Amino acid sequence: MSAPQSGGSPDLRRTTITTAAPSPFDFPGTAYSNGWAVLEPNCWDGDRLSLARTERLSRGRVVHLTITGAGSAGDRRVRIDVTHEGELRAEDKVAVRRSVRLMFRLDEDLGPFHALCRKAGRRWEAASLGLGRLLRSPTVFEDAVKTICTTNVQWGGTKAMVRGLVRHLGEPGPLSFADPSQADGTHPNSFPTPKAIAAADGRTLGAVRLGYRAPYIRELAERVAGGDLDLEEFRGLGGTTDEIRQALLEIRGVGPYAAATMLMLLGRYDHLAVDSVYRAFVAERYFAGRRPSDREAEGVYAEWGSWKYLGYWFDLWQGLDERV
DNA sequence: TTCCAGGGGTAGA
DNA sequence: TCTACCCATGGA
Repeated sequence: MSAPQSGGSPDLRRTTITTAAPSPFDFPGTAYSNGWAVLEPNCWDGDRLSLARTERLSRGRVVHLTITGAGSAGDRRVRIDVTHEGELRAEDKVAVRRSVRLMFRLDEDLGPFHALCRKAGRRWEAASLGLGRLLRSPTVFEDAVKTICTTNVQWGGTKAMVRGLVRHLGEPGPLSFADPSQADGTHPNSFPTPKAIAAADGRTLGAVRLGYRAPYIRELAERVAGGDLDLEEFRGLGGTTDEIRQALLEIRGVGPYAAATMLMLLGRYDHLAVDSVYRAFVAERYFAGRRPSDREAEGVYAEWGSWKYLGYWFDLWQGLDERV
């Protein structure tokens, strides 16, 4: 299905494609699960329960995606409205589906985690009904850069840094040419490629205000763009978690917290990302306000085994819900 | 002004 | 392996 869109460029078209979701699957709970939904180029619409982003496909084509859950109960499909210029070819549709399936982890088996949630009881019960697929990016590179942007900074600072990268170094997509009145809040740029960040001049990168993280992110981009580091190979099943963790720790700017976050984004949940939020949360909930050592703090979720990260994550969010 | 955030790198013990 | 100090930036 492909039809010219009213307004904007006469060559601007919209194509709707779908992809199957596993069961159980909670679309809004997955899209708005870990903050990634509000880091550009992602844009979460809480009223329409849709996630939009401008996406640069592997062949270099830039399109705009609006992703929603199924329209009717029992229909476990994810709908993707693709706004594009000219014809959307079969290989482009394949690339779009692949990106969306990666973002929503539609091929990840969370059965063992959901079983643990049911066993753990009320506080984790909601997670067993289709949560746990924490949103990620279509590329490991984007996730790595965003993770570095979460270190030693408040969340508002993370959003500002990522916004700067997208606006200064991303590629304009089809909405750049659309009528601004049709804009859905999405910035029309894609997330920058490794090559774009590696090639950025000092003035442009300085404008992003990455602070001391700038040389880390530039080095990472240079290594990936130059073929020295293949982050995508971390998605493969080869290698133990410890081997991948070690490789992640060799990236400048990635320490224990960032490595654990990256492992989570890669679908490995056996390490906890111990940060100020984690320390404060477990201190309040499990140590009567006393600040435990990191070793003590990490022991809280030992019984979750290889699902520690998700066990903690839903404990944290349940704790926040209880305060509201 | 001072502190510190969804920490990490480095030097020195 | 552990500790102290430094690293840009911006919000509180």
